Amino acid sequence: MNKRRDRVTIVDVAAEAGVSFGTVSRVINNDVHVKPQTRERVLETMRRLNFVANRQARSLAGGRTNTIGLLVPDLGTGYIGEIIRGIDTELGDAGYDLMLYTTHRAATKEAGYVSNLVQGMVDGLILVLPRNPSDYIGIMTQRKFPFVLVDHQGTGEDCPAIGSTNWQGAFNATNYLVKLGHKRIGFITGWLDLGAAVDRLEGFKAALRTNKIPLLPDLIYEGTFAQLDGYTGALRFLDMKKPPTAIFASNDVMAMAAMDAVREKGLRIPEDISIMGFDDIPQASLMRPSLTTVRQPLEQMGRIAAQVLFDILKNPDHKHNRIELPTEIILRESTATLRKLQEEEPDLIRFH
Amino acid sequence: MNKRRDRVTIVDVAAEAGVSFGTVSRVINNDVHVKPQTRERVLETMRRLNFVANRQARSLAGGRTNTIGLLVPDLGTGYIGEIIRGIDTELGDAGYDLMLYTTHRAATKEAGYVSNLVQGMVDGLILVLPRNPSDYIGIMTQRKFPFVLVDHQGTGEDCPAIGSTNWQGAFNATNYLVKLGHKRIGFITGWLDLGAAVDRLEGFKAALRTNKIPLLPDLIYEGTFAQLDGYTGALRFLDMKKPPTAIFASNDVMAMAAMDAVREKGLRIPEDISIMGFDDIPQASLMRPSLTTVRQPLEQMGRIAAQVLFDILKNPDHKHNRIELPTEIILRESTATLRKLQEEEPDLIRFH
DNA sequence: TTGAAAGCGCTAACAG
DNA sequence: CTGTTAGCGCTTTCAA
Repeated sequence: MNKRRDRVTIVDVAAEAGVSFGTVSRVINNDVHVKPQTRERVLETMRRLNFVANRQARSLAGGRTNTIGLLVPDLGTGYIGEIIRGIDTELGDAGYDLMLYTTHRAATKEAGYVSNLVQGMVDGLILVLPRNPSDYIGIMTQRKFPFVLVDHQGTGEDCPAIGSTNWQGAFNATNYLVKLGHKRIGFITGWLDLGAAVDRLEGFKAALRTNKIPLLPDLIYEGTFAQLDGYTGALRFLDMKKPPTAIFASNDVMAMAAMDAVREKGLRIPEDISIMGFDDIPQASLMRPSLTTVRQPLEQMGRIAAQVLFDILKNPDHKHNRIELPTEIILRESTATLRKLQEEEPDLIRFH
Repeated sequence: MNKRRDRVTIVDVAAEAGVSFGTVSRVINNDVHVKPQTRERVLETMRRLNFVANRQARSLAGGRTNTIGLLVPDLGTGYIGEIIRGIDTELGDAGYDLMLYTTHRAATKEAGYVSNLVQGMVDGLILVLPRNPSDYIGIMTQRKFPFVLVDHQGTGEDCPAIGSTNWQGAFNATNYLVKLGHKRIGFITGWLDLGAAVDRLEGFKAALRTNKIPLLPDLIYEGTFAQLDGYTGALRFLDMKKPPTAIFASNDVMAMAAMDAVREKGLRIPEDISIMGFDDIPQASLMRPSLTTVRQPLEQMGRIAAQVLFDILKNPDHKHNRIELPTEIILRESTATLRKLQEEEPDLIRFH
């Protein structure tokens, strides 16, 4: 590797600036114990020599890496992309670099992955939608390693996390559907291992209760947030003798798939059946009819996650709990007032 | 740092296995000079002790960082996400880490950014859709720094790059529209500073020529790949006395926006007007009507970019040129055969 | 086939 | 305020 040849190290800088390399190290780390004049001279030399501190060496020696790790399940839906955008913005402003890891990539040794990172590769970790966070959380809390969870509903542990008001969002959305006149609402759940999915389901149920609408088990389809579930779930509903007049999916991806199913059955949205999503991913506004949905402030969640991490970095002993950002219903074209006919003669509509 | 306490190192493994730590290192690196029996014993010990090699130490000692940098303009459209997915897969398999940089983040000092990375932060760089690559390419080629461009049509320089057959894709797509009977086709270009955009335009023109269809300047709208351009461009076309019967947008995002414009005018897709996109981003198949488009193998482009980078890393002197992956037309619902009526009485259709 | 020794570039005490 | 001295955990010669 001839790289070694032309790489400038703190030793080079020290020699050039006429100081010991220890002093150079201090300058790099913004140590106060450096005469301003000396510091300036060193900085100037670094600039002139085009010096860049070696990451691995720094972390090996036990210092800061100025890098934070981001663990995401994948980059598929744009959902994650929004969150990353927020994180990225904050990190950039703060002068941190971003190391991206998709857990998909190391599915088997996920935990080992984390423990590796925890060993100094990065200064902190942001875990987006962690699948089985209890594995990590143990290690990290124990080692007092800075981390923040994004969009994960605590499994009981009490740790820094950013989420949104899933329960309230689902509650409000359901209420809205009821106000439109819908009484038979089919609900497609997310992956119930995730707290967020459970909360959405509970919000839905609570709203029915509040409105004194009976909860029919047949009108709840258990999905996993995956596209196919939206499709299958919707078909299940539509094949009932008395199908629902509205379908509320636990995320936009499933809602979109549900729309497909509805259309295949020859029904119109929203005239014959209303569709409600959750998340407000970028596509939601682009499709036709555009999707009425519960908006999670994804980008903002990312930003705040980063901010919280910075705060932990600064005050390790400060207590950080879960932060919930408000969700918001975004009215679009996929929902509409229930029509009388629709209520009474579902079959007529079915084959209009 | 009490981390030190419970960390397992090669020294620990060596002690446990009764060998020198040099031997353990050899095992880690799959060095042939280890007696199978010894290797097995060491491996067993590593497993038992839950040993994980320290990345930073390895790279510090080896002069490599085992990290590659990825520079992307943003994470907005899912377009980039697909490419990253491909890159990420390969990197993971090869044991590399991914450092993600969005140029948006440091718009002003883009070039400085790169030169920073080039100095040892990463072993190589993948630049996706670089905006003004000539700035970097100079530095990098000069320093013989490993890099690969993705989806950038050379600005004359001869360097490792992955792209797709933009010209051919546009040519074929146009031909297809012509075969459907369309003779008046509106074309919305991409940002013509990008070679890919130019190639698509040229492919379109060539197809018209081949089919002896006159090229009307009014039927070419100069866009920038941004959503709004699709909308504006389509409106421009639709307001003509004799509007086109098909619109071919240089990317899917613009095509989707064009669909909106078309619908706002009260026209149906594809009955009244056909829409063709380019890229095949994930959304293309999700919208209704689903979008007929020219597929770029984005994920594969990412994979190959990584592979090429690895090859450069291994054989720095090997010559690497641009690789073009084939595009492919994906037939969906947004295009259809031209109807006689549509051809002759555009106004009638306009207000059906 | 294995062991020993010399760093990789930097941080973090510890002296002065 | 600054220099010196140990390592951090591993790869790589160089001997044996």
